[in-house]
Parts: sequence; C-alpha cells; structure tokens
Amino acid sequence: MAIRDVARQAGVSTATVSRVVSGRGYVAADTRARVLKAIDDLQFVPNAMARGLKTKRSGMIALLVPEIVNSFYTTVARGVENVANKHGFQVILGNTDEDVTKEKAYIDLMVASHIDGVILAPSGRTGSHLEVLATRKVPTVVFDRRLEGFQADTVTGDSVTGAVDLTNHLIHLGHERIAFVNGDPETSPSRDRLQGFAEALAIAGLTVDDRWISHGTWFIEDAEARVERLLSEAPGFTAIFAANNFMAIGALRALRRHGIAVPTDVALVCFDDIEAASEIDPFLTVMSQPAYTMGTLSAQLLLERINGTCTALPRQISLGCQFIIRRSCGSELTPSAWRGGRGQDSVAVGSIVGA
Amino acid sequence: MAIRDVARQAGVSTATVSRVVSGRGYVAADTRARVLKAIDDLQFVPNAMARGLKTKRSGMIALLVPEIVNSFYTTVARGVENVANKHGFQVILGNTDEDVTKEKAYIDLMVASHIDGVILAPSGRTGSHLEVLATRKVPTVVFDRRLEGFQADTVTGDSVTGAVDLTNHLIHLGHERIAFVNGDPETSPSRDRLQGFAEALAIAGLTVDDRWISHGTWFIEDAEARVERLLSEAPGFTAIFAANNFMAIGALRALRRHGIAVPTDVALVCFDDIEAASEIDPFLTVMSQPAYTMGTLSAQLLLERINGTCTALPRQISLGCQFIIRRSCGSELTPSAWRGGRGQDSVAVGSIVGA
DNA sequence: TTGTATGCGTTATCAG
DNA sequence: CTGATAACGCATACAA
Repeated sequence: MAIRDVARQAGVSTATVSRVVSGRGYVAADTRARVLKAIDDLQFVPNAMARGLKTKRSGMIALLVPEIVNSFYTTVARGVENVANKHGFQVILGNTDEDVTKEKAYIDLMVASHIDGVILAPSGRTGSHLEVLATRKVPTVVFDRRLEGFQADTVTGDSVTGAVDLTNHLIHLGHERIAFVNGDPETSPSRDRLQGFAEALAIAGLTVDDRWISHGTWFIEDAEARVERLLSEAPGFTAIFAANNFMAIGALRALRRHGIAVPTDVALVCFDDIEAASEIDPFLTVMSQPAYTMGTLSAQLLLERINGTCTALPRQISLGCQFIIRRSCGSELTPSAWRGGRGQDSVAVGSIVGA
Repeated sequence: MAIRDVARQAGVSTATVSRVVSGRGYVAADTRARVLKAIDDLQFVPNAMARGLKTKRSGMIALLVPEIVNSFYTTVARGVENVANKHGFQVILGNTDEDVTKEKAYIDLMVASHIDGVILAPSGRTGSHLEVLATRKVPTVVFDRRLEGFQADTVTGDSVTGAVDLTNHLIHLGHERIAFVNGDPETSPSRDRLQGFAEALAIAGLTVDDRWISHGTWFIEDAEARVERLLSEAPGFTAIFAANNFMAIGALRALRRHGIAVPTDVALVCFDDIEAASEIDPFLTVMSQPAYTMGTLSAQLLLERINGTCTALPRQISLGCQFIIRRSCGSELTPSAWRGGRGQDSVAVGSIVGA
C-alpha cells in the first residue's frame, strides 16, 4: 500500500496522488475525489521516512531536558508540545540526566535523524559538544541555562533579580545568617542565583560565611547530603536559600532527619515551585519561573528559525519570575501575594536583551 | 556528505562503507581502517531516514501518556527510556491529555512514521481507535489501564488488591463513613479501585452512601470541584479514598478551602505517591505503584515483540503495589512501614496472569 | 490539469 | 572480501 497502489486504484499517476495528499499543486475536483476514495479504500498512510528523505524535513523537533521528573521541565515540555503540535511538528522528549555525554549522544542521534530543530536545557558550561548542531545548521534554542561560546536563541528566567528578591524577603524578615544550597556551578542559573543572593546581602551590609555556601549537582540526593554535612559542620544559620525546587526537597529531607522544622526552626525559600507540596498546605515561599511560557516561547522562536521567518542574530530573552509568598519564612501567609497559578502561567514579564 | 562521498574518499564502494557502518558483512581490516578515517574526516553521519526507508525500521518507539506532569507517568517514562536507549531505541514521548482524539492523532502520526512499537496508557475503555496498530502489525504494549477488545501485552498495577488494603487500613482505624473520589470510569483502574473499595467495605459489613462516590475525569480541577460539591451536599464522611494522586491533590485543595484539616478532621488515602509532598512532612498514606518497574517491564515486553523474541499470545502482567503508611489517617507514623523508595522502585511483586 | 522521470541516501542481492 | 546496481516510497521539475 504505497502511493503507487493508490494511483493505480484511482487510475491516475503517483504525482497526482502526491498532489492530493500534500495539498500542493492543482488537481481537478473530481480527480481529487477519486484519489481520496482510493486512499480511504486502501487505508493509505504516506510513509514519513520516504517523504523526509525527499524533503529533508522530518517534521520532528527534539526537546532535551536534564531531569524529566522535575515538574519544571515537564511543564516546559507541555508548552513546547502544544505549540509544536499546533504547527504540525512532533516532539521527541529526551532525558539527559544532567550528563553532557548523554546529551551529546542524543544530539548525534538527532542529527542522524535529520531532526528539524532542537530545544534544550544544556548541562555543561560551554556548547562545545553542540558544535555539530551549528555545523549542520540545525536550528537550536537554548532554554533555562545560558551557554558560553555557542550562538543560539536563548530563553531563561531572570535568576539574578529573582534571587535578589528572594534574599531581600529573608532579610526583611530579620534573617542575617542564610545558607545557600546551590546546584551545579557549571550551569548559569546556579551562578546567577548566587550572584543575586550575594548582591542582596552586600547591599544589606551582611556577610556570608563561605561554609554556608555549597555547590554540587542538581540532584536531590546531593543537596540532601550537603545540607546534612552543613548541619553537622557549620550550623548556626537561620534560613536556607535553595537554588531550585530539587535543592529545596533535598534540604527538607536533611532537616527532617535532624528534627528541624520549617519554618519554625529554619526558614526556607527556593527557585521553582513545588506544586504538589503546596496543595497540602500553603508552604514554601518560592520564586516561580514561567515554565509553560518558557516552553511555548522557545517553541515559537525555534519554529521561526525552522520556517526561515526569522534570520536575525541570536535572541536572548529573559523572563520575569513570579514571587509566591507562603509561610515558610515565619511570616504569615499574604493572601494578595498568594496567587499560585496553575496550568498556564500567570502574566510573565519578559525582557528581550538581544536583537 | 553522504555515503558515496565517504566511499570516494576511501576509494571503495558505497556497499563497503555501508558494511563498515552497520557492522554487518565482511570487511578487511585495512579497508575498514581507511573507511573509518574517511568517515571521521568528512564527519559523516548516516541518514536515519534513508536507512529506515530501506530497512523499514525507525529505531524509535512511542510512549503515550495521558498526563505528562503527573510524576507517576514521568517515572514510567524514565524506565521506558532507560531500557529502550540501552537497546538502541529512541523514545518519542507524547502527551495525550486524557483525550481519545488526541491519542488517535498521535497513533496515526506514529504509524506514518513507521514507529517500531508503541507503549501507551490509553484513555478510552476500548481499543477501537487503536485498530490501525493491529492492522499494521505495530507491536504494542498497554500499561496502567486495561483495554477491552484489544489484544496486546498489558502491564498494570494490582488496583483491586491495593484498594482493598487501603480501605481496610481506614476501616481498622475506625472509619465507617468513607467517601470515594474516583477518576474516569472509562478507565480500568477507576473501576478496579472502586471494586476493591466496595469489596473491603462489604466484608467489613459496612455500607456506602452512593452520594459519597463520585466519578469524573482524572484532572485535579475536576476532583476539586466534586469534593467541593460533596462537602456542601453530602458531608458526614470521616475519610476520603482518592483514586490516584491527582484526585488526592484536588481533594486537598477543596478541603483546604473549607478549612478542613487532614488528618485531624478528615482522613485521606490515595493511589500513587505524591513524592514532593511527602518530603516536607511524612504525610499521605498511599498505595504506591511500581512506576519505574512498570516502565522498564513494558519496554522489555515491547522489545521482545519488536525483535520477534516472543511470539506468544498477549501477556497480562499485574504488579503488586507498595503500601506506604504515613500519618494521614490519624495514625502515628509507622517507621518500619515508612520506606518510601526513591529513584528506582523497591521490590515489586508481579504476577503474570496471561500466557 | 495531469503524467513522466529522476533522485533523495541507504541497504541488500548478487556477481566477481 | 568487494563492487555494481536495484529497490525503498515519495516529491518535484519538466513535459504534455
């Protein structure tokens, strides 16, 4: 059941069938009807590979995320998928596990599959392992994490500002000794959030005990181990700033094991929301990134490149984050600030930095 | 930079290059070396579409889930992806949004892409919209939800037993008036869990107020609205059995709005875990399904079909669930039972029902 | 408006 | 062990 079978059945040439199927070119109404009937009779489904071989387009885009069980990334995925599907693209979702090697392997596979575009939250500091994308001119959008030495449209959250706000919040509540549980320092959000944290402290005239700042990976277990160590080696802090939701979960585990209550004994704030947790009890004060929007926007930028609609220089877009105040800092719940948006994001203020 | 460029560069035929690349057939050592050098020089990457057109295999399998932000499904995805990648397959992850139409659209796309196999948690009661998979002989594994009138390997959690245990737990704690917040009655887990619930109550000589049993969809918002209605129209229950994690979250939202505390005022248990929430505070008593194992197993079954290793009749596998007791029922935390497994699942007892 | 013919980049079948 | 060559299923330039 290939295109030629349909052609024979309808008494036309394969070219005509192709025109009917693709909708390109002129076909007489009655001829079209005959072809459509044949297609239906034979249950003809065009072979996407053969088509792709000819057109050099696969109709697929890849989305590579470092951690598929993190709801931040799945929400981004939702956004990407919705926009992509709406424009006739399928999304291949890959989980890179914060591993540059695995990321590279995926990229190579994608290149071989002649994927039409790639959206990824990269794991390394540089984009050296992505050069094949540039070489093969595969449209690429980087999100969540900026990359050094790699030109591509980039969509990130405004981590510096968000971290400043989150830190100020703690400072205003009277905290002066704040521990910072960071993720992988190779990734830009890690550095940005630490920077915002440090800036806010400096302006407030506060100093940081270096022992209260820990780096590592973005895995829960790692954060847990580091907070564990922190508690035994350098206690004395009254609050914790977790660089993302997973770091916060790790911190919570360690604190719980030590019988330390949040926010009674230690305050806790973090980047990214932990939706499920907050249902139970308005709990963690967070700086929620517009994940869904990050996904839709990334997909839009990518599609513009794929369709050639945009040929401008790489665009850098920074999205504002949403401050959600809950009672994790010892403060009372502020109803007006408690506007946890579900499903789609609430308004997200974006600023375009690049061209 | 196609295979013929490599052939020319290495001074051999395309057939020889193909043999080197695919690893099939005899090639002299020195010839192979020359070819490999040419491949490296030219940065040759074989075109997967051309290969697929010839071999009729895409090297891809599709995983269709109803709700991508539900950690149960992302955990399954992790399992599927790990096994698939290990065997050289890529995974296309699709989100069907509990929508049969969207599911059908995905399936059609997959068939056109000559996907090698499909793993899906279907949305409808029957598999009538999946017949194209049978027609085209696309290996298929159904997981999480059984399908009527569709022959395929199936991997599910043992919902009936799990529901019985969960219900007995509530009964033993003294609850006699239990509300049941179900999901979509078109899906088998919904029916199985209600059945287990009813069985346990019957054995205990308890009756159910029909107004306390609600059906609908598997969306959080829907459960929330139904519990909301329940609270105003038929209060009086002392416990809630939520058919899955999302139903529980919806219930929690409604309860919170009414100022009803869990477990103080109303007890709550559910199927599937809410990992993040439990980190904060050992909270919900749940019947956790072995999601990761469900993923790896589904992938294994599928690969056996794809490789033709298994040609037996459809296999039905039911996986035992893990009972995690926390303090959501008014009981004290039982340390020995508190063994929430992370990452990979703890032991999961499986029973093969079919051939 | 329709048909013919060619090629996309591989793999596989045969000779050699 | 290696090479020539014919498909695979479709899209498209060019003819008609």
